[in-house]
Amino acid sequence: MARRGETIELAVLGLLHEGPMHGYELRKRLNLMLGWGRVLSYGSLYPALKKMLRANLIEEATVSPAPVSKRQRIVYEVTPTGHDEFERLMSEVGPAAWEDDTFDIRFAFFSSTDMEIRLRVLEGRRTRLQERLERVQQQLSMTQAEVDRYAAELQRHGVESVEREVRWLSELIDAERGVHVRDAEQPGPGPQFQQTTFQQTTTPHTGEDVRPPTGR
Amino acid sequence: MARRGETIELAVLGLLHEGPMHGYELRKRLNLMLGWGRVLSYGSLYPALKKMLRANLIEEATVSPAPVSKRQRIVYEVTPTGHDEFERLMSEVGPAAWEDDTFDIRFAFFSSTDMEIRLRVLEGRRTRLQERLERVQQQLSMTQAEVDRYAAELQRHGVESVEREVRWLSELIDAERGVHVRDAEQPGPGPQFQQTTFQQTTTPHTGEDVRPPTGR
DNA sequence: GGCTGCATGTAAGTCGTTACATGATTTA
DNA sequence: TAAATCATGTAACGACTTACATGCAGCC
Repeated sequence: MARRGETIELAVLGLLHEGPMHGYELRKRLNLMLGWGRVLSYGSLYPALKKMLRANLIEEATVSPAPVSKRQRIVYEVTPTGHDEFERLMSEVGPAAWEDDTFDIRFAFFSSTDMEIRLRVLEGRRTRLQERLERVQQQLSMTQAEVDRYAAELQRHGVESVEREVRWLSELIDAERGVHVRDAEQPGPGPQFQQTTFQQTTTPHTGEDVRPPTGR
Repeated sequence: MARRGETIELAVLGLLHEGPMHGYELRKRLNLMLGWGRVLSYGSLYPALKKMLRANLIEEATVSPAPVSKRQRIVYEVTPTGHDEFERLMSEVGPAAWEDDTFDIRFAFFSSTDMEIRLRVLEGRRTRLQERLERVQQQLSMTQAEVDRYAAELQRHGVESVEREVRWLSELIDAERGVHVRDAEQPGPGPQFQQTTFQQTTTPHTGEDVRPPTGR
């Protein structure tokens, strides 16, 4: 299970959990979230929406507040079936490549799941990264001969980045567990991940989020 | 120019600059270099090799040392045309997505090019990343309403990663320029990038390099 | 003698992008 | 009223993966 096409599906279902939306809007939001330059094309989004409609994962929203919606637009919302599928995709353990590709998306929609799933996703990713680090370091210790300067620097930088990512994941995992404990014991304003060093220049902001590069 | 298919081409040409190789070996090396989990399939490698052969970018090596090579293998080497193509691809300014995807490959083969190209690649990437950072920060300052906790953390982490990448690139650029100066003025052992903090457990190693995740 | 790994290749199918096509609506 | 942008969609094409097919060589 968990083929490639399901990435869009996961993203769409995740976004629709925030409220009904039409295709054009989904694309905009998705490009901001998963973006950093990459663009989801209409050519893949609209067919995906139709497919999800047929599969009864989403349905046309029964829009009460706007009787005369000016533009031609089709607003979708998640069905109960769609919600189940969302939870399945969020917790799905699939090919490593797929899990890599979807980590950011899953993470962005963590609020729509429960802690069990969150921990599974976080720990899964950490394990995978650690395994790769070990494999790389084994390779390093096995090989000899002179190293190309640039190749070595690239690889050094790569290892460092992954190690940093592992530490980040560990902090998140601790925070998750921390929530668990504190929720019962403390009345405080919930867990902070770490000091939010970079909470930006001006105003707080809405869901116009943007996604990081992660492990490229 | 600079379509997707050319990524393999670039990688193959780069590797063959280190010496003649056959397909199976290329695949192994490539998977280690570009890998961190991703695998280049035979289904794309072998056809690519044939295509490159037809385009006269590579040719079957005139193997002198092994008269009775035991196994069936086709060893390739770069032609002069191939070398030109390699230089073209190394310095090509294409779609941002393509440049992102190939940055690591280009970097890994920096030794086979000259400083002009190296600087162009490094500065090009730095510029692109900086532009994206600015765009993201503009978005942040434009939007209001409450942020989802996880989406915000993801985005914070993303920005931090990209900023780190930019700093890394800046160091590399300085080092490149440093080479330039020092080459003439100092007899020293060439430029160090930074302290090679992580130069590994045991032995130095050969080209069995591995590629970092970069910007995902 | 059989299993594992080396070595090359092809065919089918999937997935997604690019480009095209269409039309309404707001803004300058 | 012209341009930009909202909004949805389809058709053609390209690229890569998966699975299949084949055979030799070295090791136990």
